[in-house]
Amino acid sequence: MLADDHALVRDVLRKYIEERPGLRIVAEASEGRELVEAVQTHRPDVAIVDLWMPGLSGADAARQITQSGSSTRVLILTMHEDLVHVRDALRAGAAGYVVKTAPARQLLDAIEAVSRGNFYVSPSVSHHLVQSVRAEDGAGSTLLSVLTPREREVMQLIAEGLSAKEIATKLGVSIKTAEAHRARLMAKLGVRKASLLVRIAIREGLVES
Amino acid sequence: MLADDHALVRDVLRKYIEERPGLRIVAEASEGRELVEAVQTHRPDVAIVDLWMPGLSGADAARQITQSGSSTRVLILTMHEDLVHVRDALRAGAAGYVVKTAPARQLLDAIEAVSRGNFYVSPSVSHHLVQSVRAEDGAGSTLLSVLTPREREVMQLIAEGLSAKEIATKLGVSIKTAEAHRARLMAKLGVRKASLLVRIAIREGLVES
DNA sequence: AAGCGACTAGGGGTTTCTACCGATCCCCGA
DNA sequence: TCGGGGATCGGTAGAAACCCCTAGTCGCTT
Repeated sequence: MLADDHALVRDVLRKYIEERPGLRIVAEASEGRELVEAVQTHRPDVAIVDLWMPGLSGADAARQITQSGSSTRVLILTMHEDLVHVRDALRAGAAGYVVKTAPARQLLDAIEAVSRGNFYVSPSVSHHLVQSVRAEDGAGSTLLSVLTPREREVMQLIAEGLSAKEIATKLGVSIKTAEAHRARLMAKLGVRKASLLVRIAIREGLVES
Repeated sequence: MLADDHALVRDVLRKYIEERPGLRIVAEASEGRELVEAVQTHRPDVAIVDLWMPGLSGADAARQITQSGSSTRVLILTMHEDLVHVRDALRAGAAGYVVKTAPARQLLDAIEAVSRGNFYVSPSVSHHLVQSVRAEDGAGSTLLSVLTPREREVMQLIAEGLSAKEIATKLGVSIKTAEAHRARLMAKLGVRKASLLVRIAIREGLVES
């Protein structure tokens, strides 16, 4: 299945993928939560997921999918080449990571690889990945790592300009819960205004500027 | 011809477009200057250009192409739905503007339109365009120019996380005045939440992320 | 002189945010 | 088994944001 908030991209990707014998798109999603639901109902072999999606980031979506015990393999397709995103995605359980600067052929290779149970990372980023693993000694964590997945989710929605009520509706919880998440994550980040969260979210790559 | 820094996107777009009889991709570019050169050597009817390109932005490239007297029509294809980018692109001489959230079919419509000498803008953004023209007074270039100096000042302070009261104190005016400025600039920008102002301010370079 | 736009200021209203307090449920690790 | 933390809700209440209105002064243009 395909998950990307850009319908146009989904359309052309679907055409491209379905040209291949043996590959078929069984579902699409334009948004994180939609993706998680679709995975449960359609049970695709592979989910091609854009890292940047409104509401729920691709990495958090990947986390939910893999932790739900689903057999669906998550293949991240994104424009972000920096290893922060790569590491987040892989740590969240993604089986593949393909950057959009790569030739399209690579996407097919990646689909092939992850559907067989292997892992695939675009050569251009795997190079950085090796260096980062080598340079690391355990400490490596972003500011956002102190947040729970749910809090990151809420933070992303706040940064997108949604109110507590809108977040509650989107997540299917009560307003008080959304407010509780917001209050906790703001306390953790030492911030007293939602508008400052936006800047942090942009700086951390949680949303686009 | 196609210009996008993501090879994968170019690949699938080319496949999609070349499926149509009568459409053929004669050249590709992954970067702004490459695009400008390729237009001069290949003289395509239409250049599909991503707004986001290293080196030379799509809008600047469009400006160079149209001002060089070339007959090539520039069709912007981008993820940016905000009118800032739309206005920049159109002012730079682009004949079309299609957002990636639109269905792929729309790209073909746009190619058809601009190759006939017409203009095409995705319905979802043309809506904003009308509002902006209404709020505008003619001279304006960037988004910030529709704002008065005082409004820009207030906007910057909002983006830095100050409340209306703090802004009032800093500027030496009453809270009501600060609120009035804020309300007017938000109306001009078509924004209903201060948190969204932060993103615009960062994007426009008014504050740092 | 008249009109317009920017800047200033205020009244009065609803909604949302922010910060407290409390609670239950469930999962996971010690 | 017992704790702890995460997620879920509820109440209260002040602060701030947001909305709609009027209105004065100033400077510039028509």
